[in-house]
Amino acid sequence: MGDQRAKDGKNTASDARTKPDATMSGADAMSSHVVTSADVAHAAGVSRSTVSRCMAGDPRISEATRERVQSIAAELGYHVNKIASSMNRRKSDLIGLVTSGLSDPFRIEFLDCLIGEIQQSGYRPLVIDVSDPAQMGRSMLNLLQYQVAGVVVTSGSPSPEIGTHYLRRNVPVVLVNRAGRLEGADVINCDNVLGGQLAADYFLAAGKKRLAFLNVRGGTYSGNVRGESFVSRLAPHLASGQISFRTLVCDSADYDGGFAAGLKYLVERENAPDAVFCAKDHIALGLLDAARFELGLKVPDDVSVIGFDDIVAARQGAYQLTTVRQSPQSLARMTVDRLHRRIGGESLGDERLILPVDLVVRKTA
Amino acid sequence: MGDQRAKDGKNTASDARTKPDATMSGADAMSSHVVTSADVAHAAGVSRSTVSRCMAGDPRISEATRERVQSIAAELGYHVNKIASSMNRRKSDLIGLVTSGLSDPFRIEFLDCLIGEIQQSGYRPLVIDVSDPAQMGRSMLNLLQYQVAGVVVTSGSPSPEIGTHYLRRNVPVVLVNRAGRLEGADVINCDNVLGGQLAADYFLAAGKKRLAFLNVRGGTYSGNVRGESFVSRLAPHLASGQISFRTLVCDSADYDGGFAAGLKYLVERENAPDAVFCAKDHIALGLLDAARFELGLKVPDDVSVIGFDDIVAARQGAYQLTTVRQSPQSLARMTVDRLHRRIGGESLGDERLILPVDLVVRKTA
DNA sequence: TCGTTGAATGCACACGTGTGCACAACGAAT
DNA sequence: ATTCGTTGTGCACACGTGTGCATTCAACGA
Repeated sequence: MGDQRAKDGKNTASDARTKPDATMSGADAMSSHVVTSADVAHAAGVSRSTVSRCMAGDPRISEATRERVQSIAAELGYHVNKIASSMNRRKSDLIGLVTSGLSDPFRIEFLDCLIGEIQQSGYRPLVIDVSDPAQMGRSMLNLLQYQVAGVVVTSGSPSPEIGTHYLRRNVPVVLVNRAGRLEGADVINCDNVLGGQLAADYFLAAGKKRLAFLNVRGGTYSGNVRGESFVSRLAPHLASGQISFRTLVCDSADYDGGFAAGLKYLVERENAPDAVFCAKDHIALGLLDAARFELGLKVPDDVSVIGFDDIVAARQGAYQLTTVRQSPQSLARMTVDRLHRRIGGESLGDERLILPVDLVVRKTA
Repeated sequence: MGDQRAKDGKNTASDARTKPDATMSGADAMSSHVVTSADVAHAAGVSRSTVSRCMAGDPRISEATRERVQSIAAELGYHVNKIASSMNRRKSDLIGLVTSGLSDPFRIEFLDCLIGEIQQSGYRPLVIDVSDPAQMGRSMLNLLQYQVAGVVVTSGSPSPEIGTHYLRRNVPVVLVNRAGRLEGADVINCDNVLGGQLAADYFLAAGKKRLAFLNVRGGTYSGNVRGESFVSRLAPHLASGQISFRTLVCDSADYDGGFAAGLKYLVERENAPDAVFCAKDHIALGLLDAARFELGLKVPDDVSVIGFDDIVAARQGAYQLTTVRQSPQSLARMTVDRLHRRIGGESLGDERLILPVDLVVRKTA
C-alpha cells in the first residue's frame, strides 16, 4: 500500500523498520497483496538474492536454507513473476507460433504436437494468427515486443528484412513446411520429393494410364514440389506415350474444394483420370466422396486416389485413404529441438532439414 | 555497451555527456542494440515521458511533437517493450487459453474463432494445455505468473481455491461449456437442454420407436445434460409404453469410438435402436459410417442419427448430418466481450449465460 | 507590468526480478 | 596466531516502461 521505499540496503541490522506495516505480518493477513520475493526474504530472514537463487536452484546455496526458503515460499504462496524475470533477463520463455487459422487438418495435428513439445521443454506457446499475409511483417515484429525466446512459422513467408531483425536480436526462427530460406533460420520440411515419387511409382506399378495431380489454385510451396516431383518421375513413361498426365486445380483448399473438383474432372467417363495424386489429404477426401457417392465410381478400380499427410480422417473407416505419411510428432520434436539448441547458444549454420515420408497403402489405391 | 548509467535526471542541460558513445549517433550505426524509448527521446530532443505518452496517444501531448516523435520512432525502428510495459502496469495483454489438446473438432472451431476475437481486441492468446486434469491447478496458477489479463477455460474444471486466487488478483475467468460454477467467473454454455428437447421432438414426430442416446464413457458435463434433457422429454411417451429408450456408451470420444459403438449396438436387427441422438458430432459420424458401410443399414430409414455441434465435417457431402447447431462465433464473441468488460473494470455479477441452438435437418434424420 | 490560467513537458519514482562482486565466517595449513 | 581457500549471503545495481506531480512557458486580462 504505502510506498514501501525500503531498498535492499536498509535491512542490514534494522529489520523492524523496513516494514512499516509490521503489524499485519501474520501469514497471509493482507489479502489483496501479491507476494513477492521480498516478502519471502523477509519471512525467512534472508536477502532477496538468496530467495532468487533458491528458486532458480543455484548450487551455491546451502541445502538447509534452500529447503527452508522453499517451504516458506510455498507456505506464502509465492510464485516467481515471469514478467519481471523476463524483463531482467531480456528474454521470456514464450515461443511465438505464427499460423493462419485452424482449418488445415494436418497443421492442427502438428500444432497439437508442437504445443505439447513446447510445454514439455518449459516454454509457453504464444499464438499469433496471420490470416492476412500483408500483416505478416507487422505480426512478427510485434512478436518481438514480447521478448519471445523463439518463433515457429507454420504459415506465410517472412521477408528477409524480418529475418535480419530476428538475427540482430539473436531470436531463433524455424520455418516449417515453408518455402522461404531465411538467413539464420532453420527450415524443416518433409520429403515432398520422395512423396511425389512414391505416388508415381505406385500408380505406375498398378498399371494406371491417365494420371493426374490435384493442386490448390495458386499452389502452395509444398504442393508445387509434390506435383513437380510426381510428374518428373512420370517423365520417361510420358515420353513413350504409354500414359497421359494432367494437372487439376481446385478452388478452395478444403474438403469442399476437393469435392467440387471431383464432380468437375471425374464426370467424363472416358477421358477422366484413373489415378489422382492430391496435394493434401482433406482435398483427397472430398474428391473421394464425389467419386464414390455422387458419380458412383468404384475406388480404386475406376479411379485411384492417393493423398498426402495421413491426417486422422484418412485412417477412418469411411475413407481408408492411401496416402503419403509425414509425422507431425517428428516434425514438432525436431522443431523444438532446433529452437532449444539455438536458444541455448549453440551456433548451427542455417540448414534445410528434411524428414522422411512413406506410403501408407490402404483402400483407395 | 558500457553501463550507461544515465538516469533520467541528468540530461537537463548537459546532453552530450549522457551518451558516452556519442560518436556513433548516426541513424542505426550500433546494430546490436535494441532501441528503447530513451533512444527515441534522445533523438527527438524530448524526455522519455513524452515519448511514452506519444506512443500511448496521450491527448495532453501537442500534435506537432506527437507527429515528430512518432516519425522518429518509426525511423529508428522503435517498438514498445511489452514486457517492461506489463511489468510496470502489473498487467499484460495476454489472455490465457486453457485447453486440452486439439482433437475435439468443435473445440478447434471455437478456438479458431476465439483466437481471432482475442487478437482483434488487441490481446494475445497464451495457450496452455492441460491433458492431465491433475495439473489443472498448477497450470492456472502458472498462468498467473504471466500477469494475464484474463483466462478462458475450455477444458477441465478449476477448483474453487483457484477461483479465489484469480478473484484476489482481479483477473477475470470465463468457463466455456463447463460444469463448475466458479465464484466471480462467467460461465457460458450453449442451450444443451433445448438441444436435447429438439432431438427428442424430431424423433417422436418421425415416428421412431426405439430411441437411444450415445454418450462418452464417464460422460462429460455437456453430454450428460443433453442426454438428461432428451430422455426427460421422452418421459410421457415412455410411460405409455409406446416407445423404448436406452443409453449407449462409447469408449473413446472420437470418430473411432462412435464407429465401434455403431458396430456394437446396431448389429442386432430387431432390438437395435432406430434413432440415435449422439452427444457429439464426430461420434455421430463414426456411428453413421458403421451403420451405412459396415452394416449396410439405410439412413435414416433403418436408423436415424442426430448429432450435436454442427461441426464442418457434418456439412460435408459424405455425411449431411442432421444435428443441433451451436455457433462457435457467438460463443467466442460473447467470451471476449465478457472478458473485455471485466478487464475494463465493469463489475458484473457472476452469471450463467446461455446461447441459443437450433436443429439443422439434413439427411440422417 | 504583473498575476493568472492553461497547456505542454520533464522529473523522479516504482514495478519485481537476476547477478557480478564483495564480504563474512570458518576450517585448515603453516 | 596468521594466512589462505572455500562456502554461503548480501549489496547494489540494471532491465524499460508508465505516471503523479512539479515545472516551464506563452498567452491573456487587469
